[in-house]
Amino acid sequence: MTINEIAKMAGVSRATVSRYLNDGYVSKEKSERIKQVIDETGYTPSVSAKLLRSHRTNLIGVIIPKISSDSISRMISGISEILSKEDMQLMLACTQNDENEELKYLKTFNDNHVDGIILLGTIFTAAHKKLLKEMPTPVVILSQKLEGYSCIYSDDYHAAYSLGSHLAKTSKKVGMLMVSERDIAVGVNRRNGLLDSLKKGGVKVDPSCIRTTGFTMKSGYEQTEILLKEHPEIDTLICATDTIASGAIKCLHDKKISIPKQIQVTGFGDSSVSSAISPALTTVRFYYEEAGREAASILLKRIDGKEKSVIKEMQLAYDTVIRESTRV
Amino acid sequence: MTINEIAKMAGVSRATVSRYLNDGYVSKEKSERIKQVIDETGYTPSVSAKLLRSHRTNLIGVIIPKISSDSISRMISGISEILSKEDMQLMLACTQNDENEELKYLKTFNDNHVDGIILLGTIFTAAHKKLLKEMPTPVVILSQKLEGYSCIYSDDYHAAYSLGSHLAKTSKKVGMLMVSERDIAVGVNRRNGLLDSLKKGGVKVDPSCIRTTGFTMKSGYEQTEILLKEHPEIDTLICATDTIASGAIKCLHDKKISIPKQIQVTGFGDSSVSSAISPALTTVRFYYEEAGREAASILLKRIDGKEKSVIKEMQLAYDTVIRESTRV
DNA sequence: TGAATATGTGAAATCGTTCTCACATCTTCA
DNA sequence: TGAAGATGTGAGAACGATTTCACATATTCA
Repeated sequence: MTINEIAKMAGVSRATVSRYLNDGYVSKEKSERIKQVIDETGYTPSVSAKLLRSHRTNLIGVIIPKISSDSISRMISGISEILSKEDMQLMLACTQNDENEELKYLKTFNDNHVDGIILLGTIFTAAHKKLLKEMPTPVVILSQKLEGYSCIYSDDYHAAYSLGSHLAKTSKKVGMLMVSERDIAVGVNRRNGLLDSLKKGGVKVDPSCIRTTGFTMKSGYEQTEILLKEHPEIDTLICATDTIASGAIKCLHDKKISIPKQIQVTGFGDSSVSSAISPALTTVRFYYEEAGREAASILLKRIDGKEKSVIKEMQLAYDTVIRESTRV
Repeated sequence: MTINEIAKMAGVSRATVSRYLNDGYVSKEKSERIKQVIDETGYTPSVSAKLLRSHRTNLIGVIIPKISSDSISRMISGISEILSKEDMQLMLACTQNDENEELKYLKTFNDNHVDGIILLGTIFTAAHKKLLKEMPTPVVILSQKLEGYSCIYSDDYHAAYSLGSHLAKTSKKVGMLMVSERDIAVGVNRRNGLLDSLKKGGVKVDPSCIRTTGFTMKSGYEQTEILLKEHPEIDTLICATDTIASGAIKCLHDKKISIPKQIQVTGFGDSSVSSAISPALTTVRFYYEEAGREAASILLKRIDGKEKSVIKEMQLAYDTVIRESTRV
């Protein structure tokens, strides 16, 4: 079924059918004839043909590093809350933390003319910046800061600073399970916030007590083992994410080390696991849904062309959530 | 930049450029001229124009009920393992457990000519069946059984049966936190497998000890509270998923009920949370990655047209994983 | 009444590819 | 040598919509 056949059956030109489908600038009489034919035939316009001319899809591409992350899923729920109101659909692409996949999907989304892209990026390489610059599709960056782009990110430095200040009061020897410094938000900002606040609070952190882990429970478990072997006197273990912390806690359980009495443990993110484990994890809550909503709103504005050149940057609030895994 | 301009610049017809880009049936001399022009201009063919003619996208649509589920993320990792080998890309659509969203995305994927769809469905309504029948795009159903379609699903009945047989030995009074029976795999098959095996093992389950929960921790927590209020003598709590079980365990912790001494608890799925919590959860492991790989392989075969009409059904294996949350 | 404006319509161009077909040239082999 | 096959090429017709333009016809207003 094509628009031509519909036109023929309704006894009008295909332009009229097109108008009927779009702006509705059609007389009542023909309008009804067309409606009837469409109802009878179950015709739906070809998306690809439409795309070739008009380049509007009502689709938003969202690129995420991994599925199955609490923080990501919350950002996405914020995004879709806004977008579904505007009758736009979400296409997710998961890169499994692979930078090349990220580039590929960026390109795919652009080629397929999604109306906009939200990039939940992690690491930005030169290739990223080049591609982003070349792409006509509007992009909003979520959870990282990138110069020259609209981006929404949490204030990792101050969140970490605040947590560190709290912990400084009750810590003598601090161990840290951080992530790669290529990840600016999580790897650098959280680390710096912690180190600065601990220093201010009079706690010195031995560089060999800071270990780099992956974003997994397993990695948290393993690095905790190594850390404790080298520094058994540690009484505070600060983890870069809740997932890492839950691995650490599991390890401490297995070693019969009491939490928080012997070692207190903290995470970041207030993911669902943080309240599911025992002891419940002291952590930092970021306003992920809000971040998602903001990102989507900004993107929509740029798509509408209202704020094409305006680059908006936004830092989101945080709360420190004190639970059972810390002293005091 | 269009193929016409490239053709003009290279002094050939656009058909030749098209051949250069596709089958390569071009003389060496012209081939080089074209290559040079393309390199200079950075030309990339328009995906939408290509689509209008050829209807091949190298895209596979995957519809999931929610992001941030361990089982789903493992299936997806299985899927993408197979697809990335074939240079196909994955588009995810998340329905947030909304049937209408599921229909919408099914339609969107079909309209945008993805090469195939993997539907991680939950509930099939008449509207689903109608739409699926109308769509030309090949679909494989994952994790549920649907008559007339290729589907891969885990053997929930026997998995539950096996778990139930194990628990029957050490249980007197069983409570169950199940999910809606509209979800055949999780809501019906698991429940039946459990009830049949318990009966066989001589354990009668009072219908009022079976409660219906949502798929969340919160729901697990709340229903556990209600269940214990009504039936404090329960000594075994079987949950339909690990997530529900982790909510239940949290509740038991709060009530200072010892696990597994007073009440033993089990889940389904062997998600990462099941080993993160304490006590570590006895659960059933399904081969989710394998399921994903199978689904992708079958889909690819159907896309290649090799097995267009062949409907394949497949049940996947399971293991019972005994951990600390059960007696024995 | 006649000009200006609003309203509706269809023919034809356009979007940027792929694909079919006809045709040319070059090998190969009996 | 001449027919059959391989190899390479371009013209032009799809693919199925939107959009521009020109042209009716109906309405409004001085």
